[in-house]
Amino acid sequence: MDISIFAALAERNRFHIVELLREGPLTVGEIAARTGLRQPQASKHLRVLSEAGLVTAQADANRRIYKLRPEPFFELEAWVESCRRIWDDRFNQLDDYLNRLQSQSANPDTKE
Amino acid sequence: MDISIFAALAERNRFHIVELLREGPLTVGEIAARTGLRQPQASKHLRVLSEAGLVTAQADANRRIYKLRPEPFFELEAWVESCRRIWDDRFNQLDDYLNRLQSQSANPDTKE
DNA sequence: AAGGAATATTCTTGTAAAGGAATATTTAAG
DNA sequence: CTTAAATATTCCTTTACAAGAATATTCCTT
Repeated sequence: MDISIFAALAERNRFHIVELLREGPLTVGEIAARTGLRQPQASKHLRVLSEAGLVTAQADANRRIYKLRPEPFFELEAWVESCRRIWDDRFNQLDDYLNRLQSQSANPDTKE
Repeated sequence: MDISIFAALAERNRFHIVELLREGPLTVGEIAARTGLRQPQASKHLRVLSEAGLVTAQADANRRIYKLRPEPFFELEAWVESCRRIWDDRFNQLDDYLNRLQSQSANPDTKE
């Protein structure tokens, strides 16, 4: 799991950009307008999103049309689904762990 | 979608802690040992995870046993699944967008 | 060729966050 | 009551990042 997607989405404006792009490709100008960002900041955030692999740009003369790349979302989906174990099996119960703690007290050589 | 989960997971060591906790609850000491962090840093990262709602602690005498909270993962799963539209319908194709751009050139009053 | 529109980049500054070191707190044990 | 173990907190320093302002780049139009 490449965690750079988390850093990319952790910023308010970038998350907003991603939400906008879910409805379809957009130019930098439109992204700036809809997010209320100034154009340079929009470009900078798009650069971060691009370096994290979340978006790609296609040139159209003067403009750059940005759209989402599916792959990182696939990867994230796979990861979060693999987390399902957290709540539906018994691994998150404390009983097990308390028992393990007990055994460790009995065999303290397992420490470090 | 509360994006604080992204900030919490964006940090290398915190992501590692979450991965460890997927296998079951752990004490601070064990988390520090397995991640290679010093105890105070482990506590600090656990505090961030706790404030983001990703973990909870249960006191056991001297120790604090941390475990994952399922809810934020549910929320993340729901969000990422709602992103599926990105790649399986036609909204991400450029054709539409280029057409829209054309109409805007014809009706420039739609700008701002 | 000149001017303008759309976008990207650079530089600076303010701020938040991470690590290190030291210390405080809580609890069990004697 | 004193000590030690486990954990949390504080203070300090360094670093990363986001916004603002200014400027550079690219491409169309005339």
